[in-house]
Amino acid sequence: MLPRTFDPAAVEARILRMWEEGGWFGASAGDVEAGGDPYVIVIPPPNVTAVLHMGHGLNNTIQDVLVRWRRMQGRVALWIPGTDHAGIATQNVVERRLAAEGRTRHDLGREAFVERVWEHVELTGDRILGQLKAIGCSCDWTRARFTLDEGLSRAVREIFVRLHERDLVYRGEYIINWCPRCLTALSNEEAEGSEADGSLWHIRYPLVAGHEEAAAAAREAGAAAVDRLPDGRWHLTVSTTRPETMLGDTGVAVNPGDPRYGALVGAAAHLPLAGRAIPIVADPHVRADFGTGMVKVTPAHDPSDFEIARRAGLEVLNVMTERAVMNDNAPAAFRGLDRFDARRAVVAALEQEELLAGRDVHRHAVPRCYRCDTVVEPRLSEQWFVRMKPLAEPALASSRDGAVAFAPRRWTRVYEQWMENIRDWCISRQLWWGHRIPVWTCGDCGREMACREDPSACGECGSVALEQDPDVLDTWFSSWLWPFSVFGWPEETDDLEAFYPGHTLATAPEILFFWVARMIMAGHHAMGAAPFARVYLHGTVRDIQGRKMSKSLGNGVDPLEVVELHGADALRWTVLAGAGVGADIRLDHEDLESAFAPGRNFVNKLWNAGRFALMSLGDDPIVPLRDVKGDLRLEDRWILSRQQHAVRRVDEELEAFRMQGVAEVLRDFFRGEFADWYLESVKHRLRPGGPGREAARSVLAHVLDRICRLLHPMIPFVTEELWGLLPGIEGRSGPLIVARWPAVDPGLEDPGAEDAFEWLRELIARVRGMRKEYGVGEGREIPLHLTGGENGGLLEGRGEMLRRLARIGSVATAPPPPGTACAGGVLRDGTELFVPLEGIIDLERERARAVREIDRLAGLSRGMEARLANRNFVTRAPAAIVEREREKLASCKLQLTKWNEKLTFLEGVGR
RNA sequence: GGGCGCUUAGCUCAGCCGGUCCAGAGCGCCUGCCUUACAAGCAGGAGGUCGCUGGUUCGAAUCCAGCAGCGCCCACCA
Repeated sequence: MLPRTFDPAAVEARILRMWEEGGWFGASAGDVEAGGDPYVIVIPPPNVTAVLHMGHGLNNTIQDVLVRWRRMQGRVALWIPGTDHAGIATQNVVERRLAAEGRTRHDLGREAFVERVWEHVELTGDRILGQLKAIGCSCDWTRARFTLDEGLSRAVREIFVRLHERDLVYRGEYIINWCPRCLTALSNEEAEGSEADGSLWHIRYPLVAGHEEAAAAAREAGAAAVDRLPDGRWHLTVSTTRPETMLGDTGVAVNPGDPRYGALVGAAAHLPLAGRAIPIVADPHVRADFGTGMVKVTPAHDPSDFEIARRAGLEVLNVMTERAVMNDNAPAAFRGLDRFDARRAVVAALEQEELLAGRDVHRHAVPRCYRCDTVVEPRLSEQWFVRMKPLAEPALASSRDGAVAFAPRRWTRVYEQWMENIRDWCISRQLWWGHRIPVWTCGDCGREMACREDPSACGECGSVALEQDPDVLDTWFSSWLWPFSVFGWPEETDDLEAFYPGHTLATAPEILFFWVARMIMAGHHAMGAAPFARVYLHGTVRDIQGRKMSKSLGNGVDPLEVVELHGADALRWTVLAGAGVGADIRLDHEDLESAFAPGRNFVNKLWNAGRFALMSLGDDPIVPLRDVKGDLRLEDRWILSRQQHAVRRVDEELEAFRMQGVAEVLRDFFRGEFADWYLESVKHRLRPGGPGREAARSVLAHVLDRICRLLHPMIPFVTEELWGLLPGIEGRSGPLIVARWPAVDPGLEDPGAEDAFEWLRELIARVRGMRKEYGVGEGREIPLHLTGGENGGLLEGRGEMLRRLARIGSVATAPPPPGTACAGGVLRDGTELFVPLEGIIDLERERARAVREIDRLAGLSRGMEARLANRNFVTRAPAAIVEREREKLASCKLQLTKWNEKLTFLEGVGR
């Protein structure tokens, strides 16, 4: 006997083992060579930083649904699992651990530190894969990869060297985004925009003596920013949001076409606090119409200033250390100050010297490190870059010509705009954890070489004094190769041949630029084709306050916790049913019990319906459906026909990634139609010796089989368990996971049966409503009279069903004797119901109800009459709609008449 | 400064290429039921001016414009 309540823990582990041992998850190149049609998904490899949360739960459930669906359709479905070494993020985590021990990575040294990180990632890596398995992910576990695996590292080297050979990778000194806490360069994408209320300070720079005439001329020409202070000296006013950078100013710039300042170009200003003289130059980048039209130039600490300096030949003076502390290039008073302290000190000093012309509040962008949220400091340094423009072209084309399509569609433009405005990618990181840059420099001749294999001697001079670049590569520099590196690239493997390009990528929009876009570029460059055809960017899992789930906020939910509480199926169903296309999903992390109740309830219902069916089907052989066609009753034909709708809809919804839609269709079909109505209508037939038992058993087995198949991608465990126990499955040759996906069987579609059964449903619902309204307990059977309509005949022989579902004792097709007090109603087809309720009926309430009903119907028909009286409506609206309106009006009027009669009658009773 | 998304029942969300969904689901709530599949259930029910304003139309939750609130992305304007 199966337990009454579904116990996930008891079956999930067993089923999981069965799937894995059966090898049902895997696929090989041979399957494709043998003519199979591949379907490939590569997992967005989770960071090994920490274990997974619900966001991953959603992401991977979606992928699993797609893979299971395709697998059942007969495709050679392959889902590659794996993890990402997540350079900066993982290094940070391990460094934090060390800090707790009072140590830094430098105390350990590079080798020991990296060793330590490996220990960490091996632990979390395994736990992550364990989490994925626990929620039922049908990945090919034998193919699990890690971005720092030997093979993948070879791919990284290969692509680096190749790009280097083609001059698509270069090294240069530029202003990059620098995290003064992580002490590394960041890419543009890793510097996240944030906004802050800051100040815009206006600072006076005294003019170097000898340019008074030019200053006067500028003043004459309308330069408000040039003026003469009481001390007799001329000053320029410049503005900045970061006063501390003025210590590194090496010039002041104006627009060459600005008539106000023409005379001043070539002059010089005194840099306050530093005591240096800096030249005034002209540069087209300066906008005459912004601020004073005069800009201080800090080449070492601002990207555009760097460009100006380069064009104007200004000096570059770095005044900060890598930790963003003022260095020895800054005046003594500021040395050793953190940049923010320095800012305050500079402002105070300027105030002291009366050189502060003013301050405005100013809201401006403050980029922050995407890993530690520290304010990024633009910093001049030598880094490696990838030239992106040439790589972007084919990637852009592939979205424009539809080879890669995004869902929801709106992401297409976001993607394309990023591609159009692509900037070079800074790929070197001053970290220890990651792929070390494969470039060596000869200590003797200085030659620099990018190598696929570690070189033993200099190719130029033969020296063995080679030193490898100490930096590592951006973590995304390995993940952008993922779709083909997992198949053994750069070797020409059978797997690549069979499984590249893949098909669907499901991921979060946050990494559209970081990863998705770059994978498409790498795919084109290395393989000549985009790695997938469709990109589904699903929503983010948030907590009830709308915050993204994260470790630092402590609002993350460990999928394993949910699995333990309600089971993997419940987890999956809950997130899928809550996931509109691309819409975020909110879950209460503090109340998992109710947050996942929808899934738990539904799965349990399925379990119980299955249990009941198994009991009812018993051990006797089941007659195949085709052999009982002649014996099918109305409810049989109805449910079989409804099943075809469900199959059709599920395919449509899955095709469009509408997981919520799939869930809705299946909930309506399984719960709303199969469990609530079909099972209830056939219960009496299923009893031993029940009427039409064989046909009912056939239909029951058939429909439940299809329900299991349709639900399997979403709810794999319970369906597998039930299906395995289900008798009468034709052609069963393995577990459900590889059973054939249902197809629509047009021969089972039966609109007539659907209409007829709908009528019965309406009738029963109406009677139930009346019972409730008049407080007639279910212990008491009531007689039913009905007249009119054409469906009365359907009640023939349905006594048992009516008794069960609505506690109707007898049915007469004639009205009750005149003068009988009745509850009543009219069905949509005009059938009138009467339930004589002598002694029970509340006349007052029934009268009130009649009045209400008359009001409602009168209002309705007035509206319809008005519409039909409208010439525009009658002439312009489609004929079918007008016709329908006429019919509705007629039936409305008819009902109105009846209710009026009834009211008259009721008023006669007992008055 | 640009661009995008969202605003529908107490909560989380469907519906939105205009007219059968006189506005739907799940969770919660109310009422009645331990009806031998299921109380993680069954039956019935309450609850919504579909953000605001205006427009287009015979007809708008559904299309357009403006406004408000929320969220996200992009941006070197000092």
